[in-house]
Amino acid sequence: MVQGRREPTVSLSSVRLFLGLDTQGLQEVLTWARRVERERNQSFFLQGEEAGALFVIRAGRVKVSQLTPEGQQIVVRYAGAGEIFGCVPLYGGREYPATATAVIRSEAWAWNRRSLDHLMERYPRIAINALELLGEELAQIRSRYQELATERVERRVARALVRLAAQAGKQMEEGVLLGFPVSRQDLAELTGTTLHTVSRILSAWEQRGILRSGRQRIVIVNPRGLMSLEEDLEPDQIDRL
Amino acid sequence: MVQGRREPTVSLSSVRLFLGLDTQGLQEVLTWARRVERERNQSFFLQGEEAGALFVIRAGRVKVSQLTPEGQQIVVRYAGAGEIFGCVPLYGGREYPATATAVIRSEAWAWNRRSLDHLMERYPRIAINALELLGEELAQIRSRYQELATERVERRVARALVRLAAQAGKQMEEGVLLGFPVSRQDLAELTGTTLHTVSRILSAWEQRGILRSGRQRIVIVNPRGLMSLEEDLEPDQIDRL
DNA sequence: CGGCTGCTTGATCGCTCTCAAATGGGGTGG
DNA sequence: CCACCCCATTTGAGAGCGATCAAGCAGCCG
Repeated sequence: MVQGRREPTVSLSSVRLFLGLDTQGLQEVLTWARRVERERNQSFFLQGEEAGALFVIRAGRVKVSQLTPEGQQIVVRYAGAGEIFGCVPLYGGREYPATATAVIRSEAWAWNRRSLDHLMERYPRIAINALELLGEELAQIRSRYQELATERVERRVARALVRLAAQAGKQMEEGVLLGFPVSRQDLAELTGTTLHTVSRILSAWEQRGILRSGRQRIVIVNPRGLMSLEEDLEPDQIDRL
Repeated sequence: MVQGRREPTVSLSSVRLFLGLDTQGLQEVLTWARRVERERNQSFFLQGEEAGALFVIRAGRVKVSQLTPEGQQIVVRYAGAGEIFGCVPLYGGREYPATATAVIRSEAWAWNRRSLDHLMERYPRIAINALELLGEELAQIRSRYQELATERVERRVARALVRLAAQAGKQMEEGVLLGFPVSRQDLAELTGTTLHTVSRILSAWEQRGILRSGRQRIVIVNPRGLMSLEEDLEPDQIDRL
């Protein structure tokens, strides 16, 4: 079992979207919020649904994925506690362009469009914060776009693992364990390749002692080894950094 | 020569970032603006420079591109009159993550970070509009990311041409002419491939009567033919739409 | 008119996808 | 508690898309 205990929960005051609000403001924000819970593999919303609400994760992990007209899936991102998803209502979109699924049992706050407009008008700081968050999202996806356009599969998978470890890695004695289930298929959809290729790559890394993996479970034994794959440097060069 | 006459110029009131401001507001916005002009192939700013200002295009066409550490280039987007670029100051970024180059002679307004903060505080509507613009940008790049991850080169090039034509196509007798110079290399950097592959694809299309092309010049003779390549439909199926 | 820059085209290589089949871990139901 | 089945994973073989390498060509500007 991946987690026996309950995932840590964040409080509204530590959510970046509401940074800078005073206690009273946070109180009002909370008043307008709806609480939502989803078990593992349940969805918060589906691609194509009317974009009714913005979500902030209170606890857990949410996968945002898109389905192409041809039926291929890609993973847009994994969001964790304190992060937002379903941000369509922030700007004028009508439908969700993606599906949001709980990867482990997750809780979130949700604000519908009306509440959101009201809150942003009353606390412009929220709009500013949202701008910042969208900006970072944009930078992130552009950087991944660039990698997809210019780099080989192996390096993209290495980067994906390093990012996932940074986001949700748990230090164990054997190494850094990814804190939520990630299948080969997930990694493939995250990096624009096939599960077969990912499987081969992970097998090779396992043989080289870089990581150990099982069913939807990955432990990075040698992070430096992974990073050297990102950079085309030998491990000893990394050490000198 | 591609254009003998001057490119059309937009007024501040038709810029989406300032939608909803009254005359006085627009006047004030204009007061804080700096005017910038660039000849063809000159840059507005370079990747890595301190992100001093936000730009809005008054006339012309601007290419936003990124250079990888390995020296490969990708084109993030082409922006036209009324659109914004260099939007880093809107959120908290320190450096420009990309380079902005005038593809044809271009004019822009620029606002430095201080002016921008001042204006957004005084006219929160600007922040809301910015949110909307960033949201659309995000949707656009995600869709391109998805295409890059799941589609073949030929289709990606077809999509790129259709988009460019929609953005800046000029109806001529022979077909739709792209209104600014686009090289094979540019198309390659826009679609994540090489200029060789683009060249082969365009040659094939020219033979099939879909387009005609020359040095940095493309005329789409049969738009339906192109669109059928996007959809994996035969041209007659497109006709029935 | 010359040179530079962008374009074309051939040949080859190899990364990655595709197709196929077998394996095994783990959860579930009896 | 055990057996079964599902689904994630592994691994092999082969094909092919598209990159890479290598010349040669042709507009266009100065």
